[in-house]
Amino acid sequence: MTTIRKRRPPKGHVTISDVAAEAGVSIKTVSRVINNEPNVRPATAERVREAIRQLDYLPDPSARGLAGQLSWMLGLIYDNPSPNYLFRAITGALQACNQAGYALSLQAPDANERDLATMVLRFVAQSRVDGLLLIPPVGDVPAVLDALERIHLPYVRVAPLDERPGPGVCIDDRAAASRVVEHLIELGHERIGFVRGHPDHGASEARQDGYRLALMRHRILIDEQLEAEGRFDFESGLVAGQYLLQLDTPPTAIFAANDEMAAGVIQAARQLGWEIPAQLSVAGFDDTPVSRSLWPPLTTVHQPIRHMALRATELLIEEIGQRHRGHEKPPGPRIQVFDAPLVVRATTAPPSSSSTENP
Amino acid sequence: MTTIRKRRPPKGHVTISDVAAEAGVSIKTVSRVINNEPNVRPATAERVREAIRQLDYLPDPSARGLAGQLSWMLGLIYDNPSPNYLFRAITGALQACNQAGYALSLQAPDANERDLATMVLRFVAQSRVDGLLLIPPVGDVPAVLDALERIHLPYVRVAPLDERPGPGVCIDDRAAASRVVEHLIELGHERIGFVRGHPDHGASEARQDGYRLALMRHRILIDEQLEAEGRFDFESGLVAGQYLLQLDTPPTAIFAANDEMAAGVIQAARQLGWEIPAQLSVAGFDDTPVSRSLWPPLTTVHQPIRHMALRATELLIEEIGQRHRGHEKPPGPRIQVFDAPLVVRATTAPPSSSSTENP
DNA sequence: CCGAATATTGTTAGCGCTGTCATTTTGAAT
DNA sequence: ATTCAAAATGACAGCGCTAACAATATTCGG
Repeated sequence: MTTIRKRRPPKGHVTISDVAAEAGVSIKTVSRVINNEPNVRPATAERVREAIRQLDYLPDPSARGLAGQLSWMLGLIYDNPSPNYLFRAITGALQACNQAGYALSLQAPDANERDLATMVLRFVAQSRVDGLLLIPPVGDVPAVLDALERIHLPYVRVAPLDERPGPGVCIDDRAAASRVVEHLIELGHERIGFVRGHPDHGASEARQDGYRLALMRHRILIDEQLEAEGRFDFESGLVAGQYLLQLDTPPTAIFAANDEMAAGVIQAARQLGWEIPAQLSVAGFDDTPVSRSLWPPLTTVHQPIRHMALRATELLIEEIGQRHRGHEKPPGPRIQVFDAPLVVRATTAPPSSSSTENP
Repeated sequence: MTTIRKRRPPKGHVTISDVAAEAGVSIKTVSRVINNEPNVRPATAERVREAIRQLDYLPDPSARGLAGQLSWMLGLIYDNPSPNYLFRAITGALQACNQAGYALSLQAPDANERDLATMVLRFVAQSRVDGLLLIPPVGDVPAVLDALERIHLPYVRVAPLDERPGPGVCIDDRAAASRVVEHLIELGHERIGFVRGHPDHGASEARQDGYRLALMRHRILIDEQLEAEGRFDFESGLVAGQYLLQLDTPPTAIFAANDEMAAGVIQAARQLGWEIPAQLSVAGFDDTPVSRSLWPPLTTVHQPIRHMALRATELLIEEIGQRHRGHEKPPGPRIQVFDAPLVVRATTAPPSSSSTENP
């Protein structure tokens, strides 16, 4: 036995040397075991693991970060998401992080932050994260992506909207939106209104495409009058609803590009005295808790955001591992597409027989 | 000039030596400037700061963490909050962190986590945070608090409910709840129902106290039949509402201990055909976005959660600073109480003259 | 059973910073 | 000027870990 117990018995906190002493190996071997490096005899590894358990050892991330190149810390960047979206994303990300021994650090631009890319760069430099999770719409800002590629930092995008290569997770917004509209058409609706999302969110466009596509497939003429502006919030849904319902020939159904706006539409309808779903069907998108706090409960599309974020985090960790091991360009784009099922609740029904028409 | 430029000109990243060389001082002096230590000549400090600006230097938190005792990282621990609550808390915390150059790391117990205190301890050991922000109801778990005190880690509680010393921020739940009930009484209500919050959240009790206190102050008899169980979620609000409205003599107003449950009560009322606020007044607590997505918009109490979290974070950073400088026990309990104003919207109105009574 | 190839383990030098303590400089009082 | 405490600055040893390389053990072909 060549190892010498040079350190005091584990006092304030246990270090790698304590473990090495306990297991009767060198600190490097302990390090190997911690990092799952090859070429450790199984018996040795087990002895080390036992010592780790015995001493309740946890490696110091600062020391690891300083010595190696990994900080064991991931960053999650968001900007103006809905609280629910963020919450679910964080929950998923955290789950994956815990699994892999990573910590999760958050960052969001200040309200008065001018340049997102600069902020991201500063955050990365300051916190030394190993990779970034980009929550929409941050993942759709080319300047940010370019900056990250320039400094060579792995990132994964949640719900990206362009075709840029690189790992990401998403749902097929277009297909899901089509499904909603087809559901309405099957119920017998022909005049179907649409409330667009925020123009900066790429999802807005995809959902609008889906809306139009479904109409076209069923030979229903697209009427731009029936497509109202929106910004993904309750207010704008309210305004859009008021606009649509006061058209000369109002729609019998309205599909809002997210739940918040659908809630706004419902409120508009109620203010104008429309019965839902008897006189107007409404559908949303996202399946946020709002959709169940509404009356009647909202027909919507469920986005598995937690799962998506979890998978995104796993992809990110994989990517970090690969880069760390020197494999520069990992195989292909690696986009994972998730199912986004339609959830039919109580705001959609066949149109009333009496043709509703405003004076 | 004794300093020697021994390092390559700032390449991959700038270190303290680069700054020292640029400013023509020793690295220790740069360190002093970074850490606002005393005994640096203003002119020298300025020269160093200029070099820092020039080279765009940011200290490496890993190295700082390893060498010093501070990791420049705060932890935020939550468990089952409402997404909105968490969102606002994070926003506030992040703002304070950015101000002070701290990073924010999140942690939440897994769904199947048995022992919160153990989890917290593990998190702390693993991430080496300098202090913890405890989001309710985590700050009300004595085991967690005890554990943190044992390992001597600073923490600040947001909305704590007991009288334990130590820094925290809170609102006066009881007074705010009283204000709601008094508002209802002023409108002319006498039979006022209450939906309790989750029994584990201490706020539940405080709000119930406030409810009862207001009644007592106005010589209204407390009727335990009018106090329904709840768990702070929509479901339980729905059930509670159904229960209350189907009493032989139902209340003319219902105060739910948070907005989600108020939404549930409103849905229950609607299912049973009650008009709001004509036949039933409803009030909530928290002023979450839900309260504005409801129709009619909800009368509620606004909790300045973002501000509270911001202030809590500042307190935490202060505390960390003081401990670091050796002042063991900082002055007093340092609890900051925030105003929680009543927001009267459209779900409260005078009771209808016709006494509503179920068959 | 020998030597080379391979698998396993150990040694040592930092990573970038802060703490400690030594050294130099400054400035006010002789 | 001279003295000397106080202020300002610097030298240097780690913090706990990993990377690179060195050293040793093990295995295998003949």
